[in-house]
Order: sequence, then structure tokens, then C-alpha cells
Amino acid sequence: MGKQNELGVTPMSEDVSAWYNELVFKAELADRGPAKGTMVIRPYGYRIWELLQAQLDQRFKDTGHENAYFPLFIPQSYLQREAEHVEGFAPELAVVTHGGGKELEEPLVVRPTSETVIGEMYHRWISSYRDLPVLINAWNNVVRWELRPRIFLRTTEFLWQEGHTAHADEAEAMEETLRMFDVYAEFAENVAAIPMVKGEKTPGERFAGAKRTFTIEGLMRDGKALQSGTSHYLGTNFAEAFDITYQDRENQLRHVHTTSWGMSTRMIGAVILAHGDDQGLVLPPRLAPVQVAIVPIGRGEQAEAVRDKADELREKLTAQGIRVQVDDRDTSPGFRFNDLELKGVPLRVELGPRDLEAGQVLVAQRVGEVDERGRAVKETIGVDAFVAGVQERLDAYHDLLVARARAYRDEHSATADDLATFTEQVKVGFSYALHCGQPGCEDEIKAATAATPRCIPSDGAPEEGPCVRCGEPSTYGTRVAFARAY
RNA sequence: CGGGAUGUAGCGCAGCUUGGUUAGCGCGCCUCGUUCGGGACGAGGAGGUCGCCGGUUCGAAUCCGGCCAUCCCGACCA
Repeated sequence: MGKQNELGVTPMSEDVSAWYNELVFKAELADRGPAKGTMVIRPYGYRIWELLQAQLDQRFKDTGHENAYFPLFIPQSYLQREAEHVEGFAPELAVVTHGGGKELEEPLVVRPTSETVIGEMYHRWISSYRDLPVLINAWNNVVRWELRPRIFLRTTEFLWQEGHTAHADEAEAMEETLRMFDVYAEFAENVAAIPMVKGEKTPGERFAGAKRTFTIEGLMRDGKALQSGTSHYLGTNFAEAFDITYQDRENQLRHVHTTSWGMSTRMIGAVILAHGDDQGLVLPPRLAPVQVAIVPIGRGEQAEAVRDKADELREKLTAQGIRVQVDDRDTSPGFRFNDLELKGVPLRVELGPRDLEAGQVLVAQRVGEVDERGRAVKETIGVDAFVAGVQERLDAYHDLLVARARAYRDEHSATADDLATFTEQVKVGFSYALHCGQPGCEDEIKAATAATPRCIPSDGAPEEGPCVRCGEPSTYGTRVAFARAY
């Protein structure tokens, strides 16, 4: 571990990597599992996942999708049916060779993603244009063998959702691909408070087996980009590999066009790295397990009255659908203040003997105005007024986090027209540059600067010119967003 | 798999160079008491096959050999 401050966590400003690792444990989000690359998601972290799941799942339902479950074990031969798909996943597969004490006739792959099993099932389920579209999502765990694991960001086993849809033609499938791409970007901003750079992956960064891949890329506070959700148009690649066909109105046999899209527990890592600070986590209110923490202060005779008042306030807030916790741990108030800040609780309400008679509370916001010692400026407010305005306050806090993250991103984004400028920019964030599109040139850039093309921004202004590295004509019609990435 | 480092209590570390009482320290944990508006204090207490295996020695956390694991840096990835 690095140099820890009085909170027991290396300050983010000093070493983001050490800060991240220590904070994940200290805030009780997760722990390492016994097997390398595995993680245990602890209740506080899992609650964030549940809140994320619920809100994302609602968006899937609103766009017409249904949930289903597909098996963990996939016959090895299935992976091999789609050439690029096998090639892409081969290095990170976990393979089961024995079962029931005997060697298996055919090894089973632990799913790294479910395109192949689902392809097989869609082959069985689809025969007519009347069966289309098929709009299914699955919440599950997948395994991709990792050489350098990091909790939430890159673990051998992780949780996610994978949507898999089948459509009659390319237009409809592309529409679906882009619809879910939009859902992810909207979700990231409106729930996780992270404004994303939206765009398409270059061929070299595309999903194994996809025709087109769309990604949302967040900027973390160490200047690295994090791919946070992807949506793929798979064309007829899997339909051909798994013989997924339907008869259209003219009695013609056609291949379906499929899509797939996913968001994972990595998103929790994005929340930590996009919002956190030296004091610890900063959780966006819509993902915060505890939105308001009430800290009763006082001992002896007053304690009971304070405690009653805290319970009363808790009930009023709960009645409004707010996630509240009375923090009556037997520690000093100062300890609890710091600990609640470490855990990223958006609003802290302090309630002591002084406030009782006045019918008021002190409210401290996790991110906001601070005094000269760097501590939150506390607002004195009447209990009823606080209760009446709490939802509004949380919404405003969400907006503040979005604005803060957007400002940070914009301050750490710039265009570059020569490799020297590019190399400097990529050390702090996104560098927008023209590129020739040659895979070999991407590799050269990566070798020289550690940066990779994150995406071709969807909203990029049209622009042509020489490639930032090799000078050949640019290909994408707009600047490419490059960054170092997780 | 290549390069670097580290394994001593739950966490962070000292002790090893120069072998020798009962292996220490801080934090955390437990008990009792006092405390409570920005990480309180006192007293008492629990917790260790010193990563594993072997060797040297009267004696090994310490010296030697092998192995294992983890972490960091590179090639792959949501």
C-alpha cells in the first residue's frame, strides 16, 4: 500500500491506483476472492449493483425487452463456429475438461459471453417473419481469464447483462443497436452521473464477431478512459454460423440480423473513478445505497431525545422514498462524519441537542462548498423544510455531479494535429485527432504513447486531413477520440 | 509469458545485515468505565505453524537451496 493519510487511504491526488485499491476495501464495496482474479462483492457494493440493475432493467423493459436465462456451460465446438469470435475469445477462456469424475467427451467452455448458445436457441425458435423481432436480455455472470485483474474494472468473473436481439433486416437491427447505445449513454448520465463520449469503435477495437461496435467512454479522474457499455450490430455473422433463418412474406428464406449489447459491474468502477476524491467515494444519489445519513449526536440524558427525533426524521424521509440510515454507531461524531464521507453518502444530516429545541438540523453535502480546512460547509435548516425539499436537493446534487464530471472531461479533452501535442494530451485525457484508419498505425500509436482509439465520436464535426502520426489521408470523416484506457 | 519487488497477527510495518530469553510496534478487534457538533481517553485482554519444503547449526523469522503466492511495469480485455 502507498502512503496512507489519517483515513487509512492513499490520497487520490497522490496515487490513483493505490487510492482505488484501498478504497474498494475500506469502503466495504468488495474484497478479493480466494482464486486469483475473483472478487467478492460485499453488501454495500452489491446494493449499488442492485440499484443499477433495477434502473437499467426498467429501461430494457420500456424498450420492449424480456429477461431470460441461458446456461453457463457452452460446448467448446459452439465457440468455434464463428471464426472471429473464437479467435477473439480463445486466450481468455476457462475450459471444463472433467465432470462427474470423468474426462468429458467434449470440453465445456465457461461462457465468456452468450452469442453462441443464444445463436443455437434462436436457430430453434425462429422460423417465420412472424417470430421476429426477438428481444431478449440476460442478467448473468461471465468468465474471461484475466492476467492483470483489478476489482470491478477487470476480474476473471464479473456480473453483467447481455441483450441479444434478432431482426428481419439490417435497418431494423441497426435501429436496435443504436437504441440500446442511446439507452446506455442516457443511463450513464442520468443515473451514474457520468457524461460519456459516445461513438463507434474502429475496426481494430471492435467486438470479436461484430460488424459494428458502439461504445460509451467515460473519463476517469486519472485521465484514463473507461469503456462502460457497448452495443454491437452483428450482421448475419452469427445467423450464418448458427443457421438462424426465417421465411419472409414472399416465402424467401433469409438470415436474421442480430445485435448484442452489455453493461457490467465495471460500471461500479467507473462510478468510483469518475467521481471519487481524496476523502473517498462520491456516490451519485440514484445509485447510493444510503442517500441521507442521519447522525445523532449527544450522550447521556439527551441521547434518547435525539435518537427519537432521528427516528422520526428517518420515517418522514422514508415515506418519501428516500434511502435513509440513522448512523448511531458508538463512535465519536467526527469518526462517523469521515466514515460516511469515505462511503460517499450524498447528504449527511447532523442532529444534536442544540438542534432539538430549535427544530432544525445541519445538512452537509458530500460534494459542495467547503471551508478553509476543506470541510463541508453545513447548512442549518428547519426539519420540515429539509424534509419537503430533500428530493429536490438530491436531484440538484445529481446535476452538480454531472456538471462537475462534464467540466472535468472537457478540461481534459483537446484536439491534436501533431504527434508531440497528441502525446502530451493523452497523458491527461482525450486527444481528438485525425487518423488514417490503418491497424498498423493504431499499433504504432499505442506503442509510442500508450493510447488507443476509444471511438469515432457520433457527434464529431466533419473533418478531413492528414493522419496525426503517418500523414496519410484520414478515413473516418471526423476526428477520433484517443486516450489511455483501462 | 518477459522485467522488478514483496511474503512476520485482520490491515500497515519493524526485527534479518552480525543466528541465541517468552517475536515486537501502530491501527483495528474484545471487556469495563468515562466520553460524543470533524477520526476521544484510561485500564485490562484476545489474536502468530514468521508463505511452503528441505538444508546448515547445539540453536533459524534471521544463513543456504528449491518451490509457491501476491503486487507493480509490459503484450490481451467489459
